Amino acid sequence: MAPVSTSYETVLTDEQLDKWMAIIEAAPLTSLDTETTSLEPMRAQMVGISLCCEPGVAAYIPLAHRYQDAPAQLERGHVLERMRGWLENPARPKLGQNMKYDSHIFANHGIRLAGVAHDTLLQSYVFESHRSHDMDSLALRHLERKTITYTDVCGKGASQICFDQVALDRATEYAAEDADVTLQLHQTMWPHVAENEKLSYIYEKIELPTATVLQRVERNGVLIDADLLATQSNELGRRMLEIERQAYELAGQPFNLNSPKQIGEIFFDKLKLPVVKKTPSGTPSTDEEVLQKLAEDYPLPKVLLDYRSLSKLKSTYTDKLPRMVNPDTGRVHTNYAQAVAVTGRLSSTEPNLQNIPIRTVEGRRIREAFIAAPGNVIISADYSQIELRIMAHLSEDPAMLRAFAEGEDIHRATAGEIFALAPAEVSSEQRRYAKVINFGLIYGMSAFGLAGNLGVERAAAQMYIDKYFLRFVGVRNFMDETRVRAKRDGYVETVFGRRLWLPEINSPNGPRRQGAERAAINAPMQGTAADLIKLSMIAVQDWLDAEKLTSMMIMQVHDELVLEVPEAELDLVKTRLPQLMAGVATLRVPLQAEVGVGPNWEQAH
DNA sequence: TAAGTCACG
DNA sequence: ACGTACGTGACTTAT
Repeated sequence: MAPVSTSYETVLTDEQLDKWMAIIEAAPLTSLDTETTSLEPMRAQMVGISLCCEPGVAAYIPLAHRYQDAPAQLERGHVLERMRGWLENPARPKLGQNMKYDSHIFANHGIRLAGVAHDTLLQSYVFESHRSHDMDSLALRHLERKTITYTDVCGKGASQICFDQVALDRATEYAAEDADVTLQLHQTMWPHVAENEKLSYIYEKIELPTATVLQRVERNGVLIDADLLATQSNELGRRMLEIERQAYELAGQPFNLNSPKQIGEIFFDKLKLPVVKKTPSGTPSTDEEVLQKLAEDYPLPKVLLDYRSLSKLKSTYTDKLPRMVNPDTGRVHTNYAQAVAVTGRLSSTEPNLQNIPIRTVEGRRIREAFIAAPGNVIISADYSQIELRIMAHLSEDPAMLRAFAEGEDIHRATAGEIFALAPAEVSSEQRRYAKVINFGLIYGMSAFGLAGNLGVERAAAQMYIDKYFLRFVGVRNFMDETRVRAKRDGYVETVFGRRLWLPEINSPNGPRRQGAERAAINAPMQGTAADLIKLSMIAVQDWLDAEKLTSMMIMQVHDELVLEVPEAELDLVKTRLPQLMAGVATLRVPLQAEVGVGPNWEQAH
């Protein structure tokens, strides 16, 4: 439902612009939105700006619409210079939906947007992280208003047009509405956040400042050694060809090694290999676990495993990353999504820099291509055992608290408790078991899952779990209480009060409910870790600015921050970075960050 | 567009 | 008896 009356104005003259400048200069809060040529934040050019200070009354300033017989528009440079003082003034409060994006667009035109007081994307995320946060959904949910969508205006697929081709009257209906709806969404959602002290803290002290830091991290980008990756691609390609040949020979025919369907036909129809497990759709699985199992008795699965690992490295990393280099900056600029992961974590896209290989020797080499510019080094600092420390804090389990307080190896200490040994007497096998158990605890494991991971019988796994909970009663109580809480409230909280909703926690569907219970166990730990590293990012960037250092934050990988640091600042950053990360909060256990330095990301680990 | 698979914390 | 460790994003094939 549209509001009773709207007044949307297309600004085409200096007189109109002057009038709107007077309005936004005086307004306590201005809703701001940009229309652009592309969704790539680092490349998009501004096509228009919309403004709204009062529900139903908005302006669209077209700046670069270029279609046949388009009306004359105010010149973009002229308008931006006219607005620069207001845009860059931190004391003039602005509001938007995903202002990190708009900040990039302004930066693309030399404007440093300041004074972002509110962001409806982040309000929605803090209020209900598990729901959708796009403006069309928010307008339907909170305003019962159906908005004009981008697809309505520009079409989709091959026939989609660029926004600069949209007629001014239609563009105004769409763009002015966006600014208008954003202001109304703020008026509806902000009270939901403001009425709760903890949610306000998450929104104001964590999410809003994090958005500003993220925009800078994204703009900084990371330098890639494209030649090195090309060399690796060539080598991977050669090896894949050889493996392919072997696979055809073993199969007795050529087939597409990338096709699970064709692999299934060869394995289970032609060669009659046993079906180890099935996919959710009921077809026999050929995933890594299955291939490992089959490789014990047959040669082809092993060959396929090798092929898969190389193929992954080549297509997703060594081939792709060089193509993601921005020609203007010579660097790779990821996009951090701040309102996607329900737990409070960030995610990274185009490219995803949070899943660069590390677990295999082969894969690690890709990190050698993440390099520092001449005269700089890469510094990486990661939180040590952050989620287990948070579990110790939340559960107040005496044995866990003591182990961390005394700086013990936590897996060794855990094994000592389970197997009733002094830490020094724990075997490497026992430590490995304890490590798997500790990970399982963070994920809300079952005896079945633990058995699968340890490669033991379910009864044996159950025995380890029983022993664990006998020695760590605090952890057992914490998990029981968490489940009870989740069922009673429908949500659980991080240490800082971020809410993680569990819509299926009381579902009559057993598997779904149990899934929600596991998520409830995991969420406070994963979510608190996310809170902590966001606070770290804010603290580190504040410190770099205050000290006027030229070191740049260039990546965040959940428990790790990566910086590119001039050699002159190396000693200072290397000392201070882990201190800042450890000092962002005082929990019942000490926080610890470990730092590494090198010419590339691999060697900084 | 969905399914399967696999990279990370 | 059921399904079975949390949270992500990208690539490839096949429909």
